[in-house]
Amino acid sequence: MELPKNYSPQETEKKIYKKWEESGYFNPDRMIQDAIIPSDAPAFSLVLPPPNVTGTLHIGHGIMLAIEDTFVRFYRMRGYKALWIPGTDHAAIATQSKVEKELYKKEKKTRHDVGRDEFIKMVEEFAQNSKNTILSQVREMGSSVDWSRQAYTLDKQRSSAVVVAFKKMYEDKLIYRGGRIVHWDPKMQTTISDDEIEWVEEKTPLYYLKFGDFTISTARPETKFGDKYIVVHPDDKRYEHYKHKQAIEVEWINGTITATVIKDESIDMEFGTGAMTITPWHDSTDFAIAERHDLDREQVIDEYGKILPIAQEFQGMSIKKARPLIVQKLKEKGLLEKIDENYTHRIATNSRGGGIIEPQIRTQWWVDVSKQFTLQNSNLQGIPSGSQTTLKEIMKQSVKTGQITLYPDRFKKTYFHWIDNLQDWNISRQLWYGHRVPVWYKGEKIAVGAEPPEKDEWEQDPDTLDTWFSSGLWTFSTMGWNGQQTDEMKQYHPTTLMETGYDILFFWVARMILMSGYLLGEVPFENVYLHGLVRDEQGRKMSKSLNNIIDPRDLIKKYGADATRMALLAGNPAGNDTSLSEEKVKGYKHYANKLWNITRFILMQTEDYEMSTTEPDLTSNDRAILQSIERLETKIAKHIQNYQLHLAIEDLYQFTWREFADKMLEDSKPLLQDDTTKTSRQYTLTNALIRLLVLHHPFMPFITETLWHHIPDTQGLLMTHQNK
RNA sequence: GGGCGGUUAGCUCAGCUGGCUAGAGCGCUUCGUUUACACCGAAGAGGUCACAGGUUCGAGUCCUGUACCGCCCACCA
Repeated sequence: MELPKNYSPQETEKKIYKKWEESGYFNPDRMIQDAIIPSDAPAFSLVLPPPNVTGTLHIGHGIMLAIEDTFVRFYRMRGYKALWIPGTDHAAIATQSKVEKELYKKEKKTRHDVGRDEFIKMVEEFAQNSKNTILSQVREMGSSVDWSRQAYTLDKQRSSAVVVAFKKMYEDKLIYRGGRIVHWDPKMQTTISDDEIEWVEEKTPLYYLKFGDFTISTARPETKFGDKYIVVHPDDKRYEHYKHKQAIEVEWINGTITATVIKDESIDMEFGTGAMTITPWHDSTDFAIAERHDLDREQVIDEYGKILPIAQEFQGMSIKKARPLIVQKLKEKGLLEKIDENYTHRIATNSRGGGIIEPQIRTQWWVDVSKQFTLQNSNLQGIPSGSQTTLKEIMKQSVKTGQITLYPDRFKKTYFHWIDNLQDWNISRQLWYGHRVPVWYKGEKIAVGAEPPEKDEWEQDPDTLDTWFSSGLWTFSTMGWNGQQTDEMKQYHPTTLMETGYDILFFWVARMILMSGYLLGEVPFENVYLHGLVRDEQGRKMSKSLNNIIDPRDLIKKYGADATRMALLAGNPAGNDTSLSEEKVKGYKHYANKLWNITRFILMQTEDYEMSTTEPDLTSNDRAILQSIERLETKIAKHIQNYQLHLAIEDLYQFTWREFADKMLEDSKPLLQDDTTKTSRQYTLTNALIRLLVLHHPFMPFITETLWHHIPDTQGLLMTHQNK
């Protein structure tokens, strides 16, 4: 079969993928069945970070798939039972908000207009479409995932794992229900967790208000109606004539009130006048002060962001509308002392939907990360079975003891810092799409489980769970966990590798460590490879507004999946952001073509050569070539095992093009004309080529597999070719 | 306010535990219609490795400090 002059990926990639998939060898069990690897082969396992079903994959997913597939293919060819489990994430808030937006755009309706059941149907339909797109994109990238094990965070199996996990935590009193200050998004009508907040800075006037003998400042005058505590530092000389909890009469916005002086050490004496009033219902700092001194809390703003009757004539107004009017009134009453126009205020927004967060006190479900409990069966170092520990401690020890290694190592510091500051995890959401909180109420009675204790009169909690609750179980819920260890888990858990973006180290990686440590007494994975952001050629983030988003599908169409993968991996060590340009991808398409023509040349030069099982007498030059290949193999393997794919690519590229093609092949031309050197060289080139294809396969699976089948001396799939 | 990165050729970036006469890709210059490839080959230009000190026989590589740039965390009203 004659090779065409140039490689065209478009024609071959789909066919090749189909061949792989139909072979069944993405599933390591089949490799064992067919005796390609022994049944006691060591495991190399990882689970795909499930992409959100919010649309299509972007280039960031591209890098994830490229890295993971490279590792899986490398280990599959090295005799491991390599398992890569695919799946998708329902991404509760993200998916729901996407569908809500569309619904409003198309029909000017909200989710309440269509109702819970109907709305969920719509979301599910949307999710299904996304899933289809995503899964075909995963194929296009060449990902050798085991499709027979595909999972979805909201499918039946995973949902039942969620209930089991919730129930156990509830019974251990690690999950509790409580009224605390939460991040409330009035737009989406739900709470979100600390980690979902995105802070934006905004220039807001800072108002200095007269509060009795004090001067206080605020950027949010609309919240001040209920303020009746004035807080100063206990050591502040200016206020030493006031006693803690002393009552004072103050003329305030809506008349004279009785206020109380509170002394608390959290006050910064340097800021303003060193005195502030507090609004515990709508500010977490203030809430903490109120908790410490057991103070009253009063709600001023409702769930929709409207002002409550406490504000008298302003009631029912939106914050935006009320603020200038309130400022006007303060001014008229002589309470406004001055305005600082150059103040920068930090505003909390919902990173998943953009709404401005209004802190509120609400009753929610929480995971207590600091509570002591007994860990029964533990394989965690530093936490023996039956000992008392906390979820925080589990998260900390798993990394500290080296049971989990992070690549790059420096993320350990951020990780520990995050744990040290960690507060209880708010896991309930007032969303409709997601795992419904498995709690049932009947009057004062409460029951936990997938089903109510009796058919009648029990009502389920209306809230759903934070999407990260279910993704925290991902490494073992994908292996059929339902409260018991499964055969799958025996073989593949803890997984060898978790590969994901550093931006979800806290969201996800930490939660998996928490869940696995708590529920299984073991780590979810042994190694964590964190990749960075993909930026454009100028190093800018990709965004819709900059119109610089690169769709992996476009790159694949134009340059092929192999070139796309290489461009994403080359020069990109773990933890670093990388910038991607079309030029870079094009460069690797040329490289693919080079590889193609290297093969073409060798095939043309060895048409009359029969590969013998025994090595012929080799010239010293030829022995040197094969030795250099051997050195290359050693280096590449070392780099991959050290999680340094970029170094592997660099060496591969340099050797293949600059050494092998430019020098060795050029030198071969006369040698192949000479009968004394011909056979030796033919053997050497064929042998070298086969080994080069093997080395390239994890990075460039399509082209290498294609070429493999053009070489007369090869058998079977390159994908499953056992290299040592 | 705390922490973490970065600053190396025009551009994008490698450079592990110190030995580099400092590398790659793209771009640039000159040459080449060689029957594997012009998605190519040959030759070449281009860097006081941010700055200032220090350790060392020897420093992009280690230490201290400075300046920018980026990111993360944090209850300064």
